[in-house]
Amino acid sequence: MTEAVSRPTLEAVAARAGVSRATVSRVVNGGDGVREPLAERVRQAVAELGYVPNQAARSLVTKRHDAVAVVIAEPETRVFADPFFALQLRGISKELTAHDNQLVLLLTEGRDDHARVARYLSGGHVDGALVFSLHLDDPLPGLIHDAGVPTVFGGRPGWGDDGGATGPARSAAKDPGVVYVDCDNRGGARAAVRHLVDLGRRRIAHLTGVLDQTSAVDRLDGYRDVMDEVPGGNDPRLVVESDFTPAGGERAMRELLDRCPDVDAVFAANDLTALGALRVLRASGRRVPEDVAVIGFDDMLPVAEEADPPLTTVRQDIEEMGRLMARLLLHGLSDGRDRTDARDRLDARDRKDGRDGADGRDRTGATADGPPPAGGVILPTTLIRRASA
Amino acid sequence: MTEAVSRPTLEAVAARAGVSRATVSRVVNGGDGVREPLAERVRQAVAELGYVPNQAARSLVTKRHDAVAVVIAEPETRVFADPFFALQLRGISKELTAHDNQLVLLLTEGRDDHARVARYLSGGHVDGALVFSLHLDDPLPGLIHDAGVPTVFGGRPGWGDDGGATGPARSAAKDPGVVYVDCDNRGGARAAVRHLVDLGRRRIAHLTGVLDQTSAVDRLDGYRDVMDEVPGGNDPRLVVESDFTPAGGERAMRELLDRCPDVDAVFAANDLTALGALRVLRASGRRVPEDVAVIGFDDMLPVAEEADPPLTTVRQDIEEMGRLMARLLLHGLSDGRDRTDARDRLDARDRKDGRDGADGRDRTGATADGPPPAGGVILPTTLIRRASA
DNA sequence: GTGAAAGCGCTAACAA
DNA sequence: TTGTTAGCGCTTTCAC
Repeated sequence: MTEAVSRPTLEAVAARAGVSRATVSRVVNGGDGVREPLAERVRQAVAELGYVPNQAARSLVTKRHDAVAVVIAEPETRVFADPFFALQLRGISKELTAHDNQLVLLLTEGRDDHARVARYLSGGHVDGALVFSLHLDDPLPGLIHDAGVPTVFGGRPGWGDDGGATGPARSAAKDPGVVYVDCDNRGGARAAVRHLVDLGRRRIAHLTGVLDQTSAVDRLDGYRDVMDEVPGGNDPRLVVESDFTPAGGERAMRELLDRCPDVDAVFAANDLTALGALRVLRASGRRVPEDVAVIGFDDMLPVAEEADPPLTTVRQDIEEMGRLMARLLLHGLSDGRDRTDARDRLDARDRKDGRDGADGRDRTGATADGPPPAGGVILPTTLIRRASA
Repeated sequence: MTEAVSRPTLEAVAARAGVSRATVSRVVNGGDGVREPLAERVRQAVAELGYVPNQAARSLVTKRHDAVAVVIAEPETRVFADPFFALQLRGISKELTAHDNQLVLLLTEGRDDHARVARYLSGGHVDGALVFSLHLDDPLPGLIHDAGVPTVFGGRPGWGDDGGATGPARSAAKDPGVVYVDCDNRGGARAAVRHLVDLGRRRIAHLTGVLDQTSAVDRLDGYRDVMDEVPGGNDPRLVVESDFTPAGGERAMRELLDRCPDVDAVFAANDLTALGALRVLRASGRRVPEDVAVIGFDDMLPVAEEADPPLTTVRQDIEEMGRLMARLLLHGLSDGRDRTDARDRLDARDRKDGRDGADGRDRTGATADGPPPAGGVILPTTLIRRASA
């Protein structure tokens, strides 16, 4: 039972290099203001001793942690039924790693965890937070926003979007202090529906997602944007509420066929819903895409590719969303200000990747008036054409 | 631009409660040995000031971090094409949270990251590591094992299993210092194949996974266990190597039909592979399960449920695997020893969940002789019967 | 440019 | 039982 070898300290390195602790510290942290021969000796000593700075000691004085929390609120199992968060995490991780930041993962299991998360975030353990919340009435984003931690949201938060009977009386669209990254749900939906129109379809239905999620609302809005211009397009019977699941898609599709047997195209809120619709259509003897064209959303692999027929769908660059979230947060942090959010630096973000397309200013039109808020960054979507439409 | 309000320190709480810092510290850390009236006053002060301990300062002296790293080596995209890690993470997170530990997520992108991860782990930033490695020749597990951090592996590490021309000359089966959690791949495979036998099938084929992963090897071994007892069962043509993907499943299935047109059952290494097989079978005019029965592995939703026909498959409790990994690590940690692994406490682990079934001692039989190593915990699998077999 | 010294906020002996 | 005291390993003025 030998004692675990304690790792070398600054002191040890200093002794070895024959300099003071301060000098070693300088070299370790960039080496400005240390003459070359000395610096080299220090680097030698560091290498020989295998010195690694003690992060705790460093944080204690700098008050920085080089760590970012990723909060994933998980009100439902669906969250983990698709690779969405995994991809997002990957993007975040890459960006964080590139900036020598650690990723602290906070998964919540219902409301009991909210207090825990809020406490952790305001406890000053991390420099910032990346938060995913799915539901309009989720109190977590509000709690976090109030915790005074620099935060970037994944997906447009929906606080009080529609008058918000349940949520805080605050709207993302009206609170410029909120920074978020989302994909162009509305634009993607528009592209999908336009494609169906171009295909000559006229009785185009929409199976919605869970409408307490902004992504579902935005996709519905995009559908309406196009349908409003199609003669007879705003037939309310063509919109059936569903829930992002295959079973829900089946249910909705059955109801749709009941209401509108003449439907000739379906835009489903996501690929899973489309899958259910596909099955009901087949069972009803309809051919896809000949009789009814179908388009999904997400390009969730392998679902979309392996569907029968393979699904035409709207792809979003999920990994890039994650990467961008991290980038925005880090930029806000290195800004050195004491603002509680990262939006100050929004305009200085890397534009070289050309991600902020013409649709970058899209918002749910319902309540938005005046110039759009500057807090959101919207990534473009792409229509992936396969066999179903 | 007001300064960010600095959070209250122990000192402040002590002053407010009219006691010494030490007393506050005691109360905050469990409160043993502090008389009730005093303790109450301290708790008051803590609440009023909203005091949260500074983790950095605490770690600096205790050398503990209450943080665990989760390392996910990601040699291929497949990793994120299924909810496997997400579920695992959920289990880990729950257990860690229950013990007030933080989860630091380390995602690796190929070998360049190995050094980074190893450095981080030996840098003493976390108390332990939970590591997922998929490939037999992955050097990462070895590096981490050598880093001197208490570690539990997710999935049986395969170091040098088969003589290991590439990997370190070390075998998990021979190194009792290695702790891992896996599902009963071999037993699950046996159950699947036995089920097919019970169904009266005799020409039972196996489409393997990527054979440099222990899970694939173990499933193949399980298949062989049963087939060795079936007359004519060890026809090598019945085993086709595949790669855990739908496309690979298609390829393998086509080759299988070429080799053995009389096949009447297929055990696929996972659900995705089964999906591909299903498609080829259908295209070839065979009915499932009437002509050819099909069984998958993983019970990956929605793939298995939404397959046509819905897939009979072997389910593993992925979340429980994660939970158990964390539990083992934490137990090893609280052991207070300075051993570099967690296996010392293996025998003291919670047995109340009754997870260590009769198959808990299963190993790849190839090189294993003598008593099985004590380092692994194997969770049971369940055969989920649906329509395909 | 380099070193000496003063803490960051906390825990853990040790005294009282 | 409670308080006093000495650091944990590092960064950062401030002299030199």
